[in-house]
Amino acid sequence: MSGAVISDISRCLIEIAWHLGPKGINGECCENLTMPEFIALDKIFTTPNCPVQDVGYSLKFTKSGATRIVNRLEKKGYVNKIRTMDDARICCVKLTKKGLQVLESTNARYLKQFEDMIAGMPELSDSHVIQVIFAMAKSLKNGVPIV
Amino acid sequence: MSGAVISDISRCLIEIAWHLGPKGINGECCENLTMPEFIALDKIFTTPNCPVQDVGYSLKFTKSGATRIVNRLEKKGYVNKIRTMDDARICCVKLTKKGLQVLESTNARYLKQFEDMIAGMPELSDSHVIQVIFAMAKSLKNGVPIV
DNA sequence: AAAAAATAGTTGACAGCGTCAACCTTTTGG
DNA sequence: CCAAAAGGTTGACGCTGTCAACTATTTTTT
Repeated sequence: MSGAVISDISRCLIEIAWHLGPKGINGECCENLTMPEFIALDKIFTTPNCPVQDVGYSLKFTKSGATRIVNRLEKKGYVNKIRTMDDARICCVKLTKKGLQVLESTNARYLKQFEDMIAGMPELSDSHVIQVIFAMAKSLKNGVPIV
Repeated sequence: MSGAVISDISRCLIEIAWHLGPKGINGECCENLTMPEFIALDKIFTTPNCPVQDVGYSLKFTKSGATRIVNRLEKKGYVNKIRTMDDARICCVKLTKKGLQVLESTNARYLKQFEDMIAGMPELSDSHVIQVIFAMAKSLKNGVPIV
């Protein structure tokens, strides 16, 4: 760590984002899943009767991008689209069995990375690190606090 | 946080990567810089007489991809390519004044995000969080420890 | 009840980005 | 001196997400 212009904190944040993110393992989350696809899959898993747009919201994609990523997941066999009977405009996206499996193995992959990371920082207690990770995720998700 | 398949830790890691990363602010790091471009710029800044390939190494890109990203930065006016006199194969990439400026403002942007994040987690002490962030970055960078 | 506006989703055209493979140039090593 | 290695570039390509226009259903206005 050095350099007057970029602070160490910035560099660390980028390092973390880069390794945890798109270039973490080898450009893929797991199997043939990109990171946005994984996030989409998780969103679909946790949202009952998930409309296509909701996927877009959680990824900060346009609705067009949402359609595209859902279609891609459908082509891969991880997801099904079903029109609702209450409102024929809405497409409910549902996980397939295969989709659930891939979600499971991706989870395992992330846990592995977490364990490797923890193993590389023996000077700190695990619970300690976990506490900070939870707080960071929560704070980042909530965004800038409403003033 | 809920859901039996994806563990909370995995979800947190992804949350962190996603917000710190490509979709953090609005798809850009700062100005008109993508995240890889910013990493490249920092690499160029910290490496004296930086060859094009070195940029590729730090991004895990092919040498072709390295050429492309350096060219893009050159077109934006952040960087210059100069052939070495010792070895005419090598292109030294150097930051321009404009490149330095953009690096500075991007740094400010990351610090801001860090401060916002910290503000959203008042239950933990700042130094505490910083310690964990440094350790995480270091551990992730070093990769799986050599057994 | 009819017209207007809003909502959900899709699609064609497009641009950005990184890879692959082939290629040029310069250096190195036998 | 020639073959191999190394640094870099380029054309073709595929993947991704956006934009704008469009269809099809509600919902709201009047």
